Amino acid sequence: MNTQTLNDTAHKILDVAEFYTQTRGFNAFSYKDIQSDVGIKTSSIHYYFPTKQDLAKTMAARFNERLIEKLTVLTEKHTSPTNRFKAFNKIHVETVSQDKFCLCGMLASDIDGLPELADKELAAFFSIIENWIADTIKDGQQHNEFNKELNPKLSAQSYLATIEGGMLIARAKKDPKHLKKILEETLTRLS
Amino acid sequence: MNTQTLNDTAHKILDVAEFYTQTRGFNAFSYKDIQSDVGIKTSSIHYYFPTKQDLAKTMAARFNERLIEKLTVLTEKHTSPTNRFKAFNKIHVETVSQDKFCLCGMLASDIDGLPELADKELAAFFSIIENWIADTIKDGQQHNEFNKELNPKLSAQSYLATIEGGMLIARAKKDPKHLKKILEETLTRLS
DNA sequence: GTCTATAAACTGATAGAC
DNA sequence: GTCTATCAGTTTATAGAC
Repeated sequence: MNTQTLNDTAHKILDVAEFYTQTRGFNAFSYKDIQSDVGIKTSSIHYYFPTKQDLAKTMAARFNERLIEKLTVLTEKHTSPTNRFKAFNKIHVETVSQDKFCLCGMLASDIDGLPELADKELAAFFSIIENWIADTIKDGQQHNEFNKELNPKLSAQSYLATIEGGMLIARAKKDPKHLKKILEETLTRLS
Repeated sequence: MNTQTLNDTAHKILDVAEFYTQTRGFNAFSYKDIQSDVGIKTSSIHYYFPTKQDLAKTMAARFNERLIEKLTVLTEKHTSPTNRFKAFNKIHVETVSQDKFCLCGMLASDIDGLPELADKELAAFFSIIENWIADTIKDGQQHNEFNKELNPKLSAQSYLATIEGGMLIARAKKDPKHLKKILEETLTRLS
């Protein structure tokens, strides 16, 4: 799926749907909620996304496309893997500061109502981010920034779990610094 | 709140509500879903829980009561803090094996629709479990099972985040062993 | 592409009989 | 306590005019 061919209105709909999914959850908003914010009627939204499942699928696909872009920028911008992770952590703390949870984390919690989505975009999300973390750990090991005895893949899976759970808890506590502290500790544990 | 005065029917309703919350999410089931499973009409469910908010509050309260019981049993049963954590981890892997997510983790993701609940039972849940983990770490440090340089509170917060995120991801991947591996690694990191 | 109109099903919730 | 009947509002979704 490629979302770059979508027009402005479709992107606007996805923006609003994304916001509601990250703040409330996918099952806690309706086409009517989108209607008010985008300025078109629910029937027009159905023109772009016939079913809510279609909306979810496209939303997750766009999220993954943008995730890949962001991670690539991060890798290119920061030579030091440690600094790369610091920037990476900062993004997640900022998400919580906006009372948001990870989009795919939220979709994962609603997985039972999204059977089609679960097998594709959600799995892709976890792969993309796990691989990036693992590659960054490997890079850090080669640059003597991280402990060479660490298993990059397992450490990456653990890191991702800590981020997702940390976001969930910090958001529930309304305390972004809670996540910040946890991720700082996670990072020091790599060296 | 004390849920021990509730009768069998009320507990049966809570059982079903709990199941749906852990598998689908709180916003993804209705009184009608409960009706079929418990064998009483939706209007009768309203007799016990006038609003769905009441249901959520009582459900979370009962969950916390039972959590405290379980953690107490775990502490009494296993002298070794390491074995205590192993049993603790096992409970969470079993939850994922049943395609379930943590009840409070799920409620935390639906937090925006549950304002009343958020400030009380959810905060209580995180406190109970964080404190138990921290106490178990301290105990392990005194028994020379864990690294004495660890900050018990911060390590406990990180541990809990890893559990919650690990459950979320493992459930999405439909792979309970994914959580098992992560939690085994988390445990070895304490020593 | 966007609208109005409309449908059928579902939602949480209440009133009142038994 | 549990039922039937009913409510008003919402939900996803479609048909057809402009």
